[in-house]
Amino acid sequence: MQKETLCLGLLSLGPRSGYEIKQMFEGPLSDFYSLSFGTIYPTLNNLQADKYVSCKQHSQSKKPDKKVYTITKKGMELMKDNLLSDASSYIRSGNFGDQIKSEFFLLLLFSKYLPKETMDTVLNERVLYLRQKLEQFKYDGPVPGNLDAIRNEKSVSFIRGLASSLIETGLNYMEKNRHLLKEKTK
Amino acid sequence: MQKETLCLGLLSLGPRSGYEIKQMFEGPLSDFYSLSFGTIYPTLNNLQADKYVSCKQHSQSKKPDKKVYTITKKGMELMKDNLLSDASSYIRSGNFGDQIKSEFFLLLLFSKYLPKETMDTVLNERVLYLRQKLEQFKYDGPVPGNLDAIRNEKSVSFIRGLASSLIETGLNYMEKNRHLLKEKTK
DNA sequence: ATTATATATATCATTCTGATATATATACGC
DNA sequence: GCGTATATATATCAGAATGATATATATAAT
Repeated sequence: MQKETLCLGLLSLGPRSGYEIKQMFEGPLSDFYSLSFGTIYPTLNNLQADKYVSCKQHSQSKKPDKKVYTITKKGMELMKDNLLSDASSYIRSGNFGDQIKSEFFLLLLFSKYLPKETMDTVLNERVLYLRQKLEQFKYDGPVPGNLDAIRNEKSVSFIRGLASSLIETGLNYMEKNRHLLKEKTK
Repeated sequence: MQKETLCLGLLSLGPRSGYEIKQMFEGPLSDFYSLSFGTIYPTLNNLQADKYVSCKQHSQSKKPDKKVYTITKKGMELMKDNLLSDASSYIRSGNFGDQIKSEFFLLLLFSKYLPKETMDTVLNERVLYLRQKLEQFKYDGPVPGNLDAIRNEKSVSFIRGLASSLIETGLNYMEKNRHLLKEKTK
């Protein structure tokens, strides 16, 4: 999916600044996709130049102006069109996997070259991290206003449920099977 | 993890050409990490220049020579050193998540802007794809000589078991809960 | 008092991907 | 037997994206 479509999609949930869009990518969304500042800011500028979003500057003495972007009608149309062609090409491509870079799995793969205490720490920390993630996905209390809109999306409850079951499965598997990694060759 | 360490790690399983390393990234490894030709070939050239790998050219009349790289002692040492410092900085960094770009989850997130038949196809194809992946991870028969070494790694049986349980969980969840996505707003 | 973190945008070198170029063998349908 | 597609094999490079840095200040923590 193009960065433009993605930014428009997030802005369709409500007006936001570039900084706030980045915050969305650092929240629960980070587990599925992310964009950096170096991508977000230029994209917003381009979208504004082409009238897909409008921008209101909120002066904040001495801090840089906060630029709050609102999606326009033209922007909504572009987003929907792009989304449809993205879905079509996703289907046509036949590539339904996700693009993943997992340092954890590489360390696992080469664990025989690592001291077993090191690998033990890696696993422990991963477990701790996953427990934390699980809590986040299950947490149903209030969230910062910023992230509220995305939280209330219908599809998000489906996604949160899916993520929770996956993490639970991963944790159970690791607790039951991590002893397998200890049988080292030499 | 640096591309150099990763290539050395794969070469530690046995001598291989750049093309064959790429094949490993297209097999089951693709679900955890991948590198493109544009990264693999220059990396191998650099590793060779610095004597971390040696290279034997196998002439194949009219096809480009097949360059088979073998990791040297110096290369093994560098790999182990790098692996250790990678593990340490992985632990220190506190970032235990994987880097993921999932077109599928983005389409889910914005599914309310898509016709429900389109989203239905997306889900069906994803299910088909995951069933196929599951079979691959569970498959215990012979594999091409190329991929045999990685298959026989101790850690790989742990990883395959983990991947299989995760996919099964995902499939079950999707089958039980996909109706939730059909309740569309408007 | 000092350090760290949060807000806020912008830019850019370095890195990586995805596509393309080159060249041939083999398999497949018709 | 003929065209098409796929597999083998390396190399290069334009374009895209990241991660770091610059700038500036307020606030919270130690």
